[in-house]
Amino acid sequence: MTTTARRPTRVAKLPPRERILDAAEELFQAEGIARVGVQAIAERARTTKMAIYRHFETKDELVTEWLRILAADYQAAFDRAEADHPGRPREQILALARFIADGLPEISYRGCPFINSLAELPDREHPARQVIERHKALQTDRLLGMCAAAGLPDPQQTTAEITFLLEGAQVSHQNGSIGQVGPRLLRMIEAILDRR
Amino acid sequence: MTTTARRPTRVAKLPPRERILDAAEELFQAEGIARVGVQAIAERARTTKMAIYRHFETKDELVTEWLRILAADYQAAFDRAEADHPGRPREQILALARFIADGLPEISYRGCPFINSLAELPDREHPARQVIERHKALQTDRLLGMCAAAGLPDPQQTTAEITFLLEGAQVSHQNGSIGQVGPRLLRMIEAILDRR
DNA sequence: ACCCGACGATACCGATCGGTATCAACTGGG
DNA sequence: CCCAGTTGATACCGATCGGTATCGTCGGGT
Repeated sequence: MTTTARRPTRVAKLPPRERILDAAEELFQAEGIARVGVQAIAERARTTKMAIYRHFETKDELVTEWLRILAADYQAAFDRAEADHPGRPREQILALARFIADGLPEISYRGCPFINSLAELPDREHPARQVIERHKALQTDRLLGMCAAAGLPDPQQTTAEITFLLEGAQVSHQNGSIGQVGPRLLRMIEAILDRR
Repeated sequence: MTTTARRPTRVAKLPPRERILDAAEELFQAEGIARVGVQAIAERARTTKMAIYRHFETKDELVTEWLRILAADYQAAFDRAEADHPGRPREQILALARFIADGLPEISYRGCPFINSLAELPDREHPARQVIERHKALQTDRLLGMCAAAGLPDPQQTTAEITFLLEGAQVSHQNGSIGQVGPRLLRMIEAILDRR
């Protein structure tokens, strides 16, 4: 809710909070949560540690906010899939698969940030972990709705199958055990949508 | 600290190196690599930090050795699947899927150690990471051989599909987005083996 | 009985971590 | 123009980390 201070000094400089979240996003994705110190985030955000603690109570809260934003981005992909193909759940599901497949080159060998973050958050009461689990549960619900609307047989089982494939594709792409992950994933999803 | 004396080992105490590896296995699986200190491993192994450094040059080497042993365990599951169902590749693949499905309750909300460790090892040159990638590549090769031997159509694509499902099942079980993961996974694998 | 290597215990090192205190410089709104 | 609030810079704290040094003890071969 901070105002849009749109008067940069020389170069377009975002407000500190945005720069911090951007820097955190890049570093957490590239190196993981635990390996990235608050000092390193401050330097990449061209600010100081103190500025970070003015906007976030703890590092854990910064992590949580990062994942909240990331989850919102993924939910936005769901929204877009529904908006782009209204009333055509098969196209919606395929658009989601394409969203994942297209994102593979970007995450490259570092994999899905949600999966990675879960590995670093063994505490089930950790707020960041709850953000991830809530997001995944919501994603399952929406996918289930699409499968049911598409008239696919056994929507629960089909939802599980699509979810496994999407998650597994990202993992296999990360560890390099499978080549051509994107095209292969799309072929599998299409095959699921074609059987009825 | 709940030390949970789960096994008093009334019989002769194992040699220090075994106790260290056992302790490391439990702690790394439960809390991840970075969050577990060498001191904590020593305490659970009922020894000292010095003893650990007498058997392992660094903590990274201990991590690597743990993953080497774990990878060997998984390869042993492949061996067992082949030995138990000689000349019947479909049964072999199904046995592997059962092996993964049966392991789900044990890993529970902490997920697959390979996937988790990969998240904590962003350095591609890290020896532990190379152990994982080599293991996954080998696993893909053996699965590909089974698919080809089973006469499944497009063995490469089928291998990718089975791999995605196995990995994705573990991830989804970890984040709790899908229920009844084990039975669902087995149904999917059976469906793949039945289509020809 | 001897001895040598392995083991246990403890204290310590430098580095780094998350988080805080303090104060100067700047900036925009009244 | 002026002041209040935000920001930047630096120094610091206690805790914990991976790793080392030291020394006393123990046990099993020969």
